[in-house]
Amino acid sequence: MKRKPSTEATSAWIRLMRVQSRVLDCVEQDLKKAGFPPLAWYDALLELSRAPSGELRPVELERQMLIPQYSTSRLIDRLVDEGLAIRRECKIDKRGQFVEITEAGRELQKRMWGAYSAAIEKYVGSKLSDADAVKLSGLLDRLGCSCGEMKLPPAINVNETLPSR
Amino acid sequence: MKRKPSTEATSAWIRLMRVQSRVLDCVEQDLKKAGFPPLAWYDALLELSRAPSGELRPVELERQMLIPQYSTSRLIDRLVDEGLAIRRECKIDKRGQFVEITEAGRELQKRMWGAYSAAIEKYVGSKLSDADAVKLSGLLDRLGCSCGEMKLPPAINVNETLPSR
DNA sequence: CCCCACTCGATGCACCTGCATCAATCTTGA
DNA sequence: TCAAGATTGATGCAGGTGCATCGAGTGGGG
Repeated sequence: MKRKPSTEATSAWIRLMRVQSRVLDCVEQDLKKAGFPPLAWYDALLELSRAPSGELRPVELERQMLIPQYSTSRLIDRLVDEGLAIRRECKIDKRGQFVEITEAGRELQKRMWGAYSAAIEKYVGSKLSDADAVKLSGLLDRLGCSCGEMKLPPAINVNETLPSR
Repeated sequence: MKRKPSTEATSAWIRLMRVQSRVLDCVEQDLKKAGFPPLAWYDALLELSRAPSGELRPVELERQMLIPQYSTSRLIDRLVDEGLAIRRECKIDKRGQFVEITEAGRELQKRMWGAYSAAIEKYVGSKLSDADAVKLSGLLDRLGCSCGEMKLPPAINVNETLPSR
């Protein structure tokens, strides 16, 4: 029950922590320097923009983004404050609501993708061949699945979390 | 200057973000459930315990842990509050100080390693063969180096960031 | 010797997060 | 049909983080 990890596993763990925090930091920094809001805003805007009619229930958004409920709630607050989304009442379930992306929201999402994709290329793409990127993805997937419980229909949604071009 | 990332790179990026936050979450959760403080405390206690005489300048700690200065300062506050470390004045440089780990600190670090290593095994070790762990480390290293600037003498320190057994 | 630039560490502020809990509404099942 | 329980979303509070800035101390050039 308490087998110790191999030094190989431990070393992989350390690198996973250090490298992602480093790379994430770099990307967020680039976005910020370009005058854009945090990545979480982008993710939310993207999910909204891809929803059939540009609107989602907060609960959906929460599940897509894998962030806690209160976090979603406040993220939506901020988007609404900035005019990037609006809340709509949900007629079929009066507890709930819909969040709809605005034109400004769609536009910001697109502009952010320019800076965001450049950063991904700079900090990831340019360091790895496509083949190696695939290997890395594969290894990471083995860690990710069933950490807690899987909420997403396995791999497909994850693949589309960012526009592919 | 603005080449777009390949879909392979993008997909690796997404997995890197999602998987590490998931795995980190699981590990932190396990530690918390076992009644332990956050991982950052462990890291700091470990660095201190490994220092020649159990003490370090805050600046050193900061560089080892790759966290900002104010963050180090407040982390030390908390350790001191809990009696896990004490501040000592630094006679040669009166701006500075030394932080020394206490017996309680050393003991906590050891007890945490029990839970921590178990979590690493559970969420990483058991999902990957040693060979794959090595591959993963290798791929991650390619991303990590020279994201900003390298501050550590390349690989060796990183390897020893955790006790090896 | 002294001044200026730098390093070290602390801290006020704004904001963000996690946790617990709330009210409102929906659903279930007896 | 109605009460018990589940679900949706908001929020008060405590604590953590980033940013800017500060005061103390050092050290090197003139």
